Amino acid sequence: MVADTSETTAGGSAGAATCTPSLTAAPLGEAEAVALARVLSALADPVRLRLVSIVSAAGEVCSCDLEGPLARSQPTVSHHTKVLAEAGILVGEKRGRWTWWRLSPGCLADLRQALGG
Amino acid sequence: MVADTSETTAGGSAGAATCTPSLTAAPLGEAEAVALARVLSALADPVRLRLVSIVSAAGEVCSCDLEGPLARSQPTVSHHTKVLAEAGILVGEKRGRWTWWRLSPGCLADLRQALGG
DNA sequence: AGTGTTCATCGACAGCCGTCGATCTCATCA
DNA sequence: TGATGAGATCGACGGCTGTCGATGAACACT
Repeated sequence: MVADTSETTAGGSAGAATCTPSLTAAPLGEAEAVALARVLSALADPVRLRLVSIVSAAGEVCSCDLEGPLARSQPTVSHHTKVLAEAGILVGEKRGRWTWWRLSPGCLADLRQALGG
Repeated sequence: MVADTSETTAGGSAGAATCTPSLTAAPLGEAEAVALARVLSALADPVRLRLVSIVSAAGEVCSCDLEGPLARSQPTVSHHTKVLAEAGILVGEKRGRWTWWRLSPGCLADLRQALGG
């Protein structure tokens, strides 16, 4: 139901989550904390961390090339890519029959900054 | 059952978790992913994020001064500080009747580096 | 000793999350 | 048009997690 031409990014509200709140500066408002927690939750899973590292190392990865290295079923891999995309960490692009995933540019940098960079 | 003189840090195995694995470099081994996920899970909660930001801003905070700002019961606050301490993010020191919490030095920096810094 | 305070632990409950098999959608190719 | 194949969705199950009230342990002060 995401219904777009080809870009499968953030569902619509989590993309700008990592923009500017700093953990170590001010006491951090409740809304900012919820937004930051959403992104961190997406990364707080061993399978998704390895997924992100694989995508990061390869630059671009097809979904079908993730099941093997992650040792997870196709529905599970699809679930994890969806979670990461909704958190604004991954960007998916459908090319023909395959979906290619790459890192959302600047997202990890924003996250590092939010963590007190 | 932590049973030590006064330092309530990592339970014993999570402290060195954030040391050197880089998300964006190599494909990230399974053990490293589990260790990183453990730290991220500790931070992936709005209440704990606000807790950390409060401690960070104040430098040092007593447990009893957290219930109010966090709007959580005393057992819940105690639970969260324990989770953060076991993840190596907070360090607790008992002084008299109070427990004072401060950030584990270098922990957030290590985390930022693990995230591709 | 007795009392009050600070914090940790326990037990319970509701809700969320990772996982997979089965199924559905849709693009490609014969 | 029909067959094939990639990937998204559904439904279910077990396990983990945030929360709180009640209780317990340790300390300070009288």
